[in-house]
Amino acid sequence: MNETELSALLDITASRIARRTKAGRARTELTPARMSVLSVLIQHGSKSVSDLAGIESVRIPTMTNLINGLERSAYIVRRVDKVDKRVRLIQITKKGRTAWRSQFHKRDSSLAGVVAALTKTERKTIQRAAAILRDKLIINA
Amino acid sequence: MNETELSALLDITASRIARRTKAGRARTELTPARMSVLSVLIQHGSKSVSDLAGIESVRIPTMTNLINGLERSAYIVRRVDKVDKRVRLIQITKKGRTAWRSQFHKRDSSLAGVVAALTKTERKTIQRAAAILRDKLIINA
DNA sequence: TATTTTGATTAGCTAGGCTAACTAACTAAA
DNA sequence: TTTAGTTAGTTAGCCTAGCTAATCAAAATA
Repeated sequence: MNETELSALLDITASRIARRTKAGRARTELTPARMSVLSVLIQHGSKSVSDLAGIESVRIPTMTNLINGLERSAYIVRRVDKVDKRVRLIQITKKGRTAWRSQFHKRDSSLAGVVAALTKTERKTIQRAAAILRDKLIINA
Repeated sequence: MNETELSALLDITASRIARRTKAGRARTELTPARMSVLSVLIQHGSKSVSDLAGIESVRIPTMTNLINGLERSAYIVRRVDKVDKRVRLIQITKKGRTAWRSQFHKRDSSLAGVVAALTKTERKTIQRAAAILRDKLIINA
């Protein structure tokens, strides 16, 4: 299997996973896009909108949109940067941390069934693969 | 890392991949959802709309929608089942096969860059993981 | 000071999910 | 054989989450 075929396989597999988890998710829960933003804020602290957009590989208006959603739920706050008043520093709230943790530990993902059915070896392989990709995808952002 | 944490990691990683490939995709190309449907048709032959929805883990109206798009491009045809006239059998066309193959081998995925930068070992891990997941995700549909 | 550049937002597009409500076709029972 | 209920698929309308283009406000620069 060459590089492009692997890319295509990854792409298809990834979108199947995304579809699966979307199907099993209740209406009010944190979506993966929003979870991902909160992860970054937890890991790196306050960030500007454009920094977040860069890290998450989306355009700035898309990030504004995600931020709006998170703000509506009071999971983040916008603060105007003291030095450069154009910049909005996005900060996660207590409520945001709690929501993130709770979602992270939710048992009801429809993936959980698939994961549970894996052998130890399979699980290890997948965990390694996911870790590698997560890092590469962020670093190359 | 327990099962739920692995599920969450997988979910986040998958949606990052999906985001990446969406960003890099030209407007006219086959989208991942449509690619995935064509894959199933190539692998399993004609299928009803509800079978496809089951395999792809989406609701029936969603599949109707995807099928409509593929039909507009003449990548599939709908045939009425001889035995049960409620059933539409979805069949891939020559044009559909060609389009799928061409898309599958396209070089311009923004994932290709990430994949190219992987070591041999990393690539092997990821390939194995993707293959495992692709199978489990289809079988458990 | 006037102009350009930059960070963020707003408006409006698309894809691809969903539910609710419907039609058409089949099945079973009165 | 008609009637009631079920099943396959479609349509309509909503939502999230991407995108680009246009705008606004602040900062940097000529």
